[in-house]
Amino acid sequence: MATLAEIAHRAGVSSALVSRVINNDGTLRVSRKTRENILKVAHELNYAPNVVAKSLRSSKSDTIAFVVHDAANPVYGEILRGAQAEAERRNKAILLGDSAAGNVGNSRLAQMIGGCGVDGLILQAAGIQADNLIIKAAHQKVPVVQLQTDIGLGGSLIQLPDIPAAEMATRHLRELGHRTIGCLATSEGLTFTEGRMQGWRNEMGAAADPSLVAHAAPFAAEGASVTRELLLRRPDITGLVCFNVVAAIGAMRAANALGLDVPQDLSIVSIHDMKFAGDLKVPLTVVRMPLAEMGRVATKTVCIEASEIPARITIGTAPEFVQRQSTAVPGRV
Amino acid sequence: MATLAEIAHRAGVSSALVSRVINNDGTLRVSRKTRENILKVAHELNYAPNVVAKSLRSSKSDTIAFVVHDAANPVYGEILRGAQAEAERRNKAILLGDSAAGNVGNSRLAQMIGGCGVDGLILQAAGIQADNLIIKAAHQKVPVVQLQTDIGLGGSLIQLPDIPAAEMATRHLRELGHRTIGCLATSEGLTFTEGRMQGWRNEMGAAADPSLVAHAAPFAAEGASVTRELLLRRPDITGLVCFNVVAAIGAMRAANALGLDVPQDLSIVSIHDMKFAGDLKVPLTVVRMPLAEMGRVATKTVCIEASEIPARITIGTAPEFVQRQSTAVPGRV
DNA sequence: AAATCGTGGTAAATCGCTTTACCAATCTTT
DNA sequence: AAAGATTGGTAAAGCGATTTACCACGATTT
Repeated sequence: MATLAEIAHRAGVSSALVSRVINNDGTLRVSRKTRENILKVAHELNYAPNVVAKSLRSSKSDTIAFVVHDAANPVYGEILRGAQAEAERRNKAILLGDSAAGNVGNSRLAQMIGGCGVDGLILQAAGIQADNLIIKAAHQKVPVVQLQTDIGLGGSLIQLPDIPAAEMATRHLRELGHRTIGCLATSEGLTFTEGRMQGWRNEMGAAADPSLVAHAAPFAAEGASVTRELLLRRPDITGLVCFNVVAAIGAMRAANALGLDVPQDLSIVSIHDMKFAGDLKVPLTVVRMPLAEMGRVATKTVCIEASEIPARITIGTAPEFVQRQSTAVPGRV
Repeated sequence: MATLAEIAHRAGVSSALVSRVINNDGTLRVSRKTRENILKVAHELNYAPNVVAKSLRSSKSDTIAFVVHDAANPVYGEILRGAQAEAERRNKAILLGDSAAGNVGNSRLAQMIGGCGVDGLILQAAGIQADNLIIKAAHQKVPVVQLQTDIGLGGSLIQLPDIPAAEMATRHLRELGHRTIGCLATSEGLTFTEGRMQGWRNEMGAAADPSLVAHAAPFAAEGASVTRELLLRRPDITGLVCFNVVAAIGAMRAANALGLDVPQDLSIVSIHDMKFAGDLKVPLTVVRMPLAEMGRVATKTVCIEASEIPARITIGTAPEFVQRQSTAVPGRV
């Protein structure tokens, strides 16, 4: 591969000059002839600058790491799309990590995070162990943006409008006439779980009985088993608010397995929309969150000066209610 | 951040020695005391090697680029998972690119591909223009593995068992008694499209009428509109083989919109399984392809010596038939 | 006593690019 | 004609890690 030095040699000038011409150094005075010759030789040699050398020199890699704990979850996919789009705009590359896919801590990605290979880290951490090596690697070495939940890494925390979204979902069921409304929450202790539970409680008021709440990680199988237990424990539940759309699909499976019709016997509303949510057996009523925007904001935030990163950002865009067919007036009373 | 030189200084030795100790240079003779002291200082300073400097020196980045043309398609997600897992095993990082998300060619990713920033490129190219800059960037600069379709980049081409899969899907419908079987293919000219069409033809024999074939890019909306036209043109079709599961969902929408019941009036079988395919309005019968394995093989291939990359690999694992409820004996004749 | 050997290291070049400081000509000004 | 300004460049020092070649010194051998 062609290098600056090689171009310099062929053009009969110094490599410093080549560099300054190619990078359009404004302070440089150079004759038209020399400049054009340099550019011609560079073109002939099909020159492309060595990004590694540039990075070493400039101490920045124009790369940011995006780590999620389950890349297969469509919710994270949507966030990633937003992050990707913004990265494109800012001319950054995205290094992808899946913390569920094994020991991220020992991986090449961790080496890069700890070793000046990335300029920032966006972390969707639900499920990541706090003692994970990647976290140590990141600790104070690189600007960090945490999505949705704070695991104490410092850096910024970006949140969705969790409380309004859960309120919106719950209110919808109440307006339909439901009174005993279950809450299929995400894992306990996560920042967004707490926010959404707050929203559910806000709407439920005195009816917010803790026995109506169950926690499930965002997998269909777990959503199903947890919902099953919840419905067996509280057979009086007629409506269910799910904090994750994948878990909601599990909830539908569980309801069906128990012989319940959705929405006749059980209304289900979920937070987060998903592609094909409208093609499901029972098209799912959801509260859509501004996921792509969250991704965009995450990239934007991690790219600004580390010293100026705000401690906490809540995405301003309001959640959007999408009525489909998994909710209806309660059929059994 | 700590550097070798800093450790060397504090330990009172040369940085060469520090490097050799830390990297366990076998040819090095060093006293126990010195070695232990160096390691102690390195640990105290929380040393992590600068990956950029290492890359510059060694001319390898331990990073591979994975470019798909629509990261939102679950099919590609599955391939990515496999690629990711294998990358993890080999201690490589994955740089993600979405060629549909804009002009990849001008992006940072392209700079990295063209400028020694990645050790290899895995390209899922359906839809990428051949004149895209990323392709120029990659041209002869980096080992390339093309997935599923050959766009003439050189390098290796990895294929799925396309012919058997399409045969399997078509045969299933024929065994149910269908005779007029449509073919909702993917875009014309792509290597895997040709393979699957071959499979369909093999099973259809003399009944393989070209007017039974329609082409759609792998998006639900396009699958729907193309299917609509196909069904209007050939209302005698009772079974449909789809080459992509996302297009198949579109096909179901189109059938419903035309007042057709699936599978009563139209049986649909698709190539590629998908999460939640069983939760759809009509659970989709599919032929599952070894997608994750393809991803793994792609990573493996791109990591071996460029000179040894085989021109063509077909994944050996047989496709797997998954019976669900979108296919049945023909109801109308 | 001279030659040899093993021990425990070090100096310096290199990867490719950027950037600061500096400089030799040539041209203008007074 | 001497001083100053402008034009058109260059030399060299890094960025941080690796690696080859080499070396000083004490111990052993001849």
